[in-house]
Amino acid sequence: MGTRPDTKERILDAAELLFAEQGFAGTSLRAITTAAGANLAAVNYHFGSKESLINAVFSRRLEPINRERLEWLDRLEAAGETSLEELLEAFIAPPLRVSQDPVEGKSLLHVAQMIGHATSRPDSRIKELLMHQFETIFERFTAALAEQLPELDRAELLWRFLFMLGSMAHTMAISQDIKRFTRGLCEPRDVEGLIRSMVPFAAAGFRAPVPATGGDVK
Amino acid sequence: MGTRPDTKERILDAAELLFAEQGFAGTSLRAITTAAGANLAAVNYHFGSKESLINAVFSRRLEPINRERLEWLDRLEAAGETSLEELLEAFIAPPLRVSQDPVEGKSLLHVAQMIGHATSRPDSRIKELLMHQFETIFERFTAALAEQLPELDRAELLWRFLFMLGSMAHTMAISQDIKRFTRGLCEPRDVEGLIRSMVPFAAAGFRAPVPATGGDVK
DNA sequence: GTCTATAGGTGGATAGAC
DNA sequence: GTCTATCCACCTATAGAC
Repeated sequence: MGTRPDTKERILDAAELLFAEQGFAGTSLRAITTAAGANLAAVNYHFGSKESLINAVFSRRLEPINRERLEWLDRLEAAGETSLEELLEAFIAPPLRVSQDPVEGKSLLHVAQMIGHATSRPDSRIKELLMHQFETIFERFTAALAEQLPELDRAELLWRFLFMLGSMAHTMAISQDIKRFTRGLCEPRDVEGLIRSMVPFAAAGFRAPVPATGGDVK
Repeated sequence: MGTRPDTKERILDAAELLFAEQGFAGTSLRAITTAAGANLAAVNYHFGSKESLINAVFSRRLEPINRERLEWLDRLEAAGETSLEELLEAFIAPPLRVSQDPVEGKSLLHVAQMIGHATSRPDSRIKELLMHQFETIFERFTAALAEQLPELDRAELLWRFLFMLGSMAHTMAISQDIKRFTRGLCEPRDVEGLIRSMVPFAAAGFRAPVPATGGDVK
């Protein structure tokens, strides 16, 4: 029988769930420590402040995923020949595959919702931390994509990367509601099927003809 | 010289801005009424509660946009012949064009951020209200898209619609940070350019070959 | 490390005068 | 319709015993 996680980890677990459900401002340290079966003062003992706790919750989940993305990209680049689809899968699949894991699965959903909370705030220092977590990923993958799509304007490539990011982020953030919203037709728990849908969609988008930049009018 | 908006409208304006910036839980009625130059008790007098105020803030902005989308779709369907690109523009352009308006522009950004806040919460009644606002839009546009793409599996079409929704929602929600994040290469204030990027991206995604549904493996 | 107790502040909502 | 004043629940953070 598994030993009970220590207080610090139980606090991280409870905080992750509650931040995802109710946002950062909407979640009190009392609610966290109560859910964790810990004492109210334990948060400030282990993490120092509420904001540091938020940082710790993010890092615990995002670091392994981004590490896997980079390792995958390294392997593709080391192999020499690659394809747009493979690059996109290296970016898209790691977080989605985590979401399939029966233990870690819900955790990633929570992170997606937390990202939703954080990115919705214009000022937040939390968003700064998040953008920093993604900086290396962003550089490496946009460079690799540019190599696959040499004729594509740099700004247009970045736009399309942002569109793909949005598709991913939004799909993960609302995954709980997708089945109901589509009357059962879309099953977000079928992660491999979702990857097989998202990668071709994004690849086709990246390969779309560059729009004319002239005047309006058809 | 324009007369000063009345208290009720000033409260709506201030609430919209603050909810967008700080979320619902993070925004106090005190902050709202102070920013609006109104009395604290005015919120409960005019709206009854904080939640009713949130509903009013959403409806004021979303109703005209969704009305315009439906009118545009009506015109396309009345004209008979149409294209995938035209359908997507009827869906994508109205909210983005509003964001260009010097007066209403910021308002829509705020709504996008509020939608980010609301969709990040699994339980919230606010999300229910939002999904209800979009129900008719969703039915009408997915039906029209299905007619344009008769060979496309229904579930696959819905997935792609969700991906497009995510691209839009995310782009609008983070539009403030896009210029900095892309080192000036992407300019979200160039709305017509953004539409000329997003519509072909989404159209190509919708037209992508249907992925094989068989086993894994390459 | 974990607890109790509490300080010091802010939250939503309302009563009642004008 | 707008104000002041106030209730009371809840918040973060800390002090200090064990």
